[in-house]
Amino acid sequence: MQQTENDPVPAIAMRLKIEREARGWSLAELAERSGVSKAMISKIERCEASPTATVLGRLSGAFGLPLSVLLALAERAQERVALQAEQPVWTDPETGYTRRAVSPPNSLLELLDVSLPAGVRVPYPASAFAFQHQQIWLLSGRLDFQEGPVTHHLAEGDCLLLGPPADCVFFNPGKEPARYVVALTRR
Amino acid sequence: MQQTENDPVPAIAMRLKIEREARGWSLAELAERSGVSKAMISKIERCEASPTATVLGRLSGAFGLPLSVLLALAERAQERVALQAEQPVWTDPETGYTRRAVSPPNSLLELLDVSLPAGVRVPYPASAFAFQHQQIWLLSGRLDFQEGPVTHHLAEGDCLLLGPPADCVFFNPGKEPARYVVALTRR
DNA sequence: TCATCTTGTCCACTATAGAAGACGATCACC
DNA sequence: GGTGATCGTCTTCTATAGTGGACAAGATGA
Repeated sequence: MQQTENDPVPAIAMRLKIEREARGWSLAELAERSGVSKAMISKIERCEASPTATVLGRLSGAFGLPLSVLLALAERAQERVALQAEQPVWTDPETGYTRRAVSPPNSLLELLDVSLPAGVRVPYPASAFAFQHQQIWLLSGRLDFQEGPVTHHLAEGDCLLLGPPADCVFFNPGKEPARYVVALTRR
Repeated sequence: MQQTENDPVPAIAMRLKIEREARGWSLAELAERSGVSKAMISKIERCEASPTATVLGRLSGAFGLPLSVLLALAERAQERVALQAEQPVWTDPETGYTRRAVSPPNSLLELLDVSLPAGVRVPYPASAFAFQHQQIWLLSGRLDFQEGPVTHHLAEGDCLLLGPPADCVFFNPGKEPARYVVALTRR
């Protein structure tokens, strides 16, 4: 019989829901755009049906993605370990600010490992985190976090829950790099 | 409704057949390995059914391929233009022999554009073209083609139909590079 | 508080995916 | 010229994919 029990249905279900919600579409809207009934989309997202190639083609078309890409994303979403070597890192060449996406792709909860060099200021506009729940946890060094009118002075180990969206600024007042975790989830 | 009429069924059908035949498997053998009935595989290959994600998962598993890769290959097989820049070229660093795969991926009929430097001999074992129908068409230069016991002397424009499998040798007796087309199809 | 809109799920019903086996073809070997 | 092999397709039947519409649960607003 089959060698690798490789059922793609849960991965597809998860990916489908992520793609739809990332676009802010309801079941009805995706049904409209794809030509697939919303009842069926609901079933697929709940792993109660195994979509045919035809239906998958319509859905990926609605997302503007080639089917193979949708499937590849689905497979990656199945990976539950994100090795450090594979985690995408972004570095600002001017300030030396680095940000590493720790969480496996497409997690509901995302963890960012940030390093902020001494004396550097990083602005963070309110628009960047609307509809998100966020916390900032300082692992080492010092961090002044300006949230709208108020400023929080964080020391090692402190954890801050962000309030309603406001223009923010990260600032490292110390002499050592500040290392902190940003944890965020959509709501 | 859907924007891009993007039906993956024909592409999947074509790719499935190619993967199966490339492994020399019959419908029954693939059915055995994948756990999908041979009747169903037959239908899928003839575009008479749209396989579910579950069935696609079993089939790709039998081939030892991730589903997304199988689909990506299927999508590429749909491309009907192979731009010269995308055609894979292989060059033998010792002799300067070059071979370019002209045809779009997975065509039933494959065209190779070969350039053989002056004085170079390239052996071609019988085992390399069993079950293939082949023709050799000399575009420019000269080519001596040794087919088992007999040798054909080809001049510009000549076209040779290969007989039953035999050990062969390509040889360019001229002073200019020989450029020829190898056209082959499975039988 | 009562409409009204939107959300996702549930309920018939129909179309078809998928399995198991029969069937006619082709080929190899006595 | 039989006689089994094996090939792919066709046939029958069942499970389920897929549709359209009803439904209950929030959300919004007058």
